[in-house]
Amino acid sequence: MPQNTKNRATIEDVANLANVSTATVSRVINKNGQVAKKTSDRVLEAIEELNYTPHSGARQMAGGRPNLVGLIFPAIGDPFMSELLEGIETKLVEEGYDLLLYSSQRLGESPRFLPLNEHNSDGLIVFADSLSDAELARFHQLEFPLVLLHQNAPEGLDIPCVTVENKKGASTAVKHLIDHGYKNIAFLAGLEGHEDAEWREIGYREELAKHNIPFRPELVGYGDFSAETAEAAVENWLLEGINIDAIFAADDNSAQGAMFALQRAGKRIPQDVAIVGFDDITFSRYMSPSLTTIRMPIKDVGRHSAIQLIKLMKGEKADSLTLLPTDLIIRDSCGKD
Amino acid sequence: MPQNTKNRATIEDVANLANVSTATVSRVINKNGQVAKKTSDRVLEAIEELNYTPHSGARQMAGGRPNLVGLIFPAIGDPFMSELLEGIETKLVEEGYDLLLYSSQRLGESPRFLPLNEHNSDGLIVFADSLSDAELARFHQLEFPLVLLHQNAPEGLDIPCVTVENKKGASTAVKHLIDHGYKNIAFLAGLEGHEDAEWREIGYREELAKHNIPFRPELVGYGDFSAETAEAAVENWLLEGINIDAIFAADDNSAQGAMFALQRAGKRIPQDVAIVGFDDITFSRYMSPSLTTIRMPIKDVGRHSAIQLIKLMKGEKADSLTLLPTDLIIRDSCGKD
DNA sequence: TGATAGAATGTAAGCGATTACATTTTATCT
DNA sequence: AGATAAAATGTAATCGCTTACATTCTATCA
Repeated sequence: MPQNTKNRATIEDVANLANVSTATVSRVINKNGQVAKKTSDRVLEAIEELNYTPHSGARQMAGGRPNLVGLIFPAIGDPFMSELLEGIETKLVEEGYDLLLYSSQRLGESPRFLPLNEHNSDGLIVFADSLSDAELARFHQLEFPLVLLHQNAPEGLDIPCVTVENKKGASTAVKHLIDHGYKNIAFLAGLEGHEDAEWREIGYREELAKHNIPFRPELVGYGDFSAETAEAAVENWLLEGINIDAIFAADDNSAQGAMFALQRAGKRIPQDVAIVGFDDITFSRYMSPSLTTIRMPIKDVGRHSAIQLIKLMKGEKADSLTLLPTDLIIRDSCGKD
Repeated sequence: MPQNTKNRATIEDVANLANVSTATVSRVINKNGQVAKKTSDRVLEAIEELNYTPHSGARQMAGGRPNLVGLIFPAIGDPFMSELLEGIETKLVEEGYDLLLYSSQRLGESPRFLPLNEHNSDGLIVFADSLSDAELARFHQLEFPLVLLHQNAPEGLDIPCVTVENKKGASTAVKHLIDHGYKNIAFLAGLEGHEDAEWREIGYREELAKHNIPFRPELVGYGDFSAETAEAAVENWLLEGINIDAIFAADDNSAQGAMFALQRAGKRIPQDVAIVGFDDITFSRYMSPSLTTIRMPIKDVGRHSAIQLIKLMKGEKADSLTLLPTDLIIRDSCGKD
């Protein structure tokens, strides 16, 4: 039997049971307007009794804003998703918003309507590449509050973006290696076309250039931010006998994969090959040797995206780019300081 | 300015522009009823032109089911959240449902109304401990489709539950250690009160008993499923000079922390202390030594929870308990086979 | 060509809340 | 006690959509 069509108490049922009008019930629910304590108690009791919960759809229609923001993210098992969430949610809750998440595993596949949109949320935070440009354009045209995470706005759309100093972080990492005397520095690039990865590559190349070290394309390995693909890339270098004395990985997962492949091939880290990663995931500290890496202030990224979105939702202007600083965390994998 | 109150096209705007009635527009949107191709095209055009998206709240009110299921989970950065999601979503999408997520970081703190409820979703999947018993009872009383993940239903509530064979997995792990001749087997219990952890502890104790090895409370260390707390627990054992030749960790994070502490103290793994974990997170393979552990079919857990929920949503009866099998993955940390 | 079935479209009643405005009750002051 | 302001409550319009039912086309057939 269709469960949902019956038995659900409405505001009217509550009103009847409590012997008041629906308006009064609405007032006690929303704590606006004046209601006598006695009446209010009676209403609350009726709500309890009937197991009543307001119908959000109806509320929205009746004019109230949903007080809800949506976060749309790809299904990539980002190890920092939960920190990001924490940053976003903390700020949002402070301001009285709820947060709903939609993971767009198979974007584009089913061109249905998004379950999170301008009607049921006050704003959207969109993680890198989880929405098509067309969709972004639609929202933008609607002047619907939107913030992009780890992704710059497509050409011509003025949508605020929050991310970390990818380029600078990469430069720092590479500089650190160069300062230690390494010259043959390979780069594990992560996912091709991913914005974070691209900026990190730019940082890598610029820093090389700054020190007059020629860029060698064969020293760049692509993958997908996973240990497996990095492992394969490193094995390939080893196989081809390419001379490498250091690796800068665009993410810690890849760094881990690289370590694994190197150690299996009998290379010592950092004596034979030094490694620096990017992200500082929880595990970096526990790798052996522990991984020198670039830490990103993920929680801050979350918080700032919420801050920008809130501005937008209040009708204020938001900063079109928020760049959060990264930190070099020196551990053992890069050779002692 | 309040962005959301204006400029949003309604079905009526579309109808006007396309020169048809709202009923017709509704028909083309929902692909039910008959509409002439020519008309339909005109409507689609108007939708495009106006950037129109239906108001989900209004749709629900007007009777259509939302075709949406909600997943409620705690903020714990479960390393397998993304796999779980994949399992759930894949199945759900097959059946034409959308999935919306709500992370209940600070449950109980703000006793507001859940943003996911019987009005805007057809069913809910609830991850361990993310809803209060009272809330569960409310849904249950409403006969609202509900499936619990990694958590048994509270006393008296008949809510289907999907989880893995925690006890059996733990037994297997411990048996493996015992079979290798280890006698002083410590247990890193993870979070006290967590159901998974509890079942794993029961498995540990039963297996000990089965081999006539007395259970020693001082060999159980509690933590919170994190490497840090496990590290501390192990350090404590070391400090107290407790004799341990193997550790069974209720999760891989803890196993990692344990390894770290042991190695820092100069112990060799597995020669001095063997370790077996639980979960088989991505990193287990990359630890050094690589971690022997119990693998859980996370994706299947997700898929089965979706399957059970779908039954419920169709008004069929669901299995009150689905127990998915675990696997022993033998690597290096437990001593060679 | 007129009748008729089926396709295409339209009309209008609800769905469950909120809220401006109207009304009644209560409290306060002279 | 009577007037009056403030508090408490009620009335009813409204939000955007779906859908049962009514109506109008269109094509086909005798």
